[in-house]
Amino acid sequence: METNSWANKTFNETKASSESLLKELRLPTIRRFPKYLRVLWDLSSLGRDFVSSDKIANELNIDPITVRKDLAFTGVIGKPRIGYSIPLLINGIEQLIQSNGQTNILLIGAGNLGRALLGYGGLEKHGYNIVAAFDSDLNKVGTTIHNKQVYNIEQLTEITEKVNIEIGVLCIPEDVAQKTATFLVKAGIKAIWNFTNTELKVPEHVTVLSEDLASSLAVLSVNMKRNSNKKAKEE
Amino acid sequence: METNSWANKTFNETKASSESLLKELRLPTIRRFPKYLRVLWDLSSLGRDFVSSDKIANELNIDPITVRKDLAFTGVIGKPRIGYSIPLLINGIEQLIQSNGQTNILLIGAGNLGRALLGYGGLEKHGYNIVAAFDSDLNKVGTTIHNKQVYNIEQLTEITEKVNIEIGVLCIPEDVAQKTATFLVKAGIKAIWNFTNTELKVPEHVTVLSEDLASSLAVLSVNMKRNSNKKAKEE
DNA sequence: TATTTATCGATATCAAAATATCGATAAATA
DNA sequence: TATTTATCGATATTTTGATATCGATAAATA
Ligand SMILES: NC(=O)c1ccc[n+]([C@@H]2O[C@H](COP(=O)([O-])OP(=O)(O)OC[C@H]3O[C@@H](n4cnc5c(N)ncnc54)[C@H](O)[C@@H]3O)[C@@H](O)[C@H]2O)c1
Ligand SMILES: NC(=O)c1ccc[n+]([C@@H]2O[C@H](COP(=O)([O-])OP(=O)(O)OC[C@H]3O[C@@H](n4cnc5c(N)ncnc54)[C@H](O)[C@@H]3O)[C@@H](O)[C@H]2O)c1
Repeated sequence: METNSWANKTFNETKASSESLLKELRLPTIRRFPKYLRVLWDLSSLGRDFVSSDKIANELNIDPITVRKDLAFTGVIGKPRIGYSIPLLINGIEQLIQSNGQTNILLIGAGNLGRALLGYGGLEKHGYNIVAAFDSDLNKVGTTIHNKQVYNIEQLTEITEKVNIEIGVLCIPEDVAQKTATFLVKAGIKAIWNFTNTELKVPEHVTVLSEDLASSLAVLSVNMKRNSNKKAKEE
Repeated sequence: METNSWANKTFNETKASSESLLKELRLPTIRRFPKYLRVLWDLSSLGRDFVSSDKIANELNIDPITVRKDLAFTGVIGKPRIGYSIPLLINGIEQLIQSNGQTNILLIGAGNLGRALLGYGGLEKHGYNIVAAFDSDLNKVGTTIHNKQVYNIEQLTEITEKVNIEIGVLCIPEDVAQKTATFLVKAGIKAIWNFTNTELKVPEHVTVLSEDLASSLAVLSVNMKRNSNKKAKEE
């Protein structure tokens, strides 16, 4: 066995196995990666070069063991008493969770929610770029919202033919959700970020992720009840 | 042992133990409850009285065993070959996840996201009522957005003194998030629904739930990558 | 230079969640 | 009325995720 077990993996080895690492990644880990990134960005902008798992864990209120296990997927080797190289971690995480550099998005439905997302800077920071918006309402077509052009939904394929689009965001009424999803699939979109409360039926090669604010509120409600029960018992 | 093991629990027994049931509820189960509700509401509006776990599972693309286990928490007893009573299930789930009938919410920050939430009907359906909005921008104060009045943040306690408010929604810039959260806690709010990417520090008796769109996008990205890897291998 | 200590990472344990198995049952059907 | 069958719910198994333990190590300190 190797005597120096600490740094016996080369950078190339870890890169080579990136596909299998991707397979091993678990959902909770993936969810935490953007949180790590935000902490790392902050520290980096403060001029720091290294960070310990304890520091990250404290910032995010999670267990340092969890942090170390998650970070292991990046292939970055931490140093005792020093921690991890911040730039390497940032790079490693971005490699794992980003499709490739910048991801192009089309937004369908420039209504209440759509407008909010068009104005949300948080997506760009993480490498997502909303290329354009689409709406069926002719009053909206031709206008600009937060510097993004609103097109007629019929013009969508014109754009997907020119620009490589990966994700379509559905911010439209429920009753047209399935129809529109099918249309997006035909236009060659690879993934759908679904804000409607419809269970979409799409071919296997298309990835769907649905948001559900009601689920969040349910969790909040139950936690709140538990908290007040606890409080009541203490008194 | 009882011979008729099928319906040997009375309604009152299940009600009496509701507090301990609450304790046993797991997060994934809570998350699924609103989804069950939507399916049940739909079926109910179609005039149906009973539904099987298989039917619900199919609608939501989950396992029927999971559905049965989740529904067991409501105390509703299903009948072989018939399924569960839809009205009883609706009632049972609502009992478990709602604080008490209607939950009052205050929204802080009537910007892009705040406006969208003010116009979102989905919350009311699930028993949540946004009572009013608050903003520091005097141009917004005094206006009405989606029939909700926008107040100056300083007027917040006036309202919390009159109406029982349980939840505050934070849709404000990050740099004022902690300050505002602390203010909400002082005003007696029990829970914070946090849309900023700040880890809030609040007293133990206050419940926080944070949304993170970047986490969702990370999951979407990774799933998309996996899907295309899979596709590539098949070819 | 020797010792101390913060930190990592491997391995082990514990807890939670998903999935499988199967007998019980009551409605439907023969 | 007897048989078949859809469905439930209890229990068991497997998988996943969180947490604990601890030796290895290299920087800091004595
Ligand atoms: N508003 C929120 O905060 C919020 C939050 C979570 C989820 N949602 C969900 O997002 C969806 C949109 O909500 P909203 O509040 O923005 O509604 P909205 O009515 O304000 O916006 C819907 C937009 O979609 C457009 N549209 C309708 N049919 C279309 C079609 N076939 N093709 C393209 N565009 C079309 C409309 O013209 C409109 O501009 C809904 O399904 C809602 O449940 C909204
Ligand atoms: N826009 C989105 O789709 C979106 C999505 C997810 C999360 N978020 C987060 O939600 C928050 C708000 O985003 P936004 O896009 O709506 O920003 P925004 O700038 O459009 O809105 C912020 C609003 O908060 C008000 N405000 C500022 N300081 C305040 C204070 N001290 N008290 C009360 N009100 C105050 C501002 O006047 C403004 O109206 C941000 O933290 C953002 O990261 C936004």
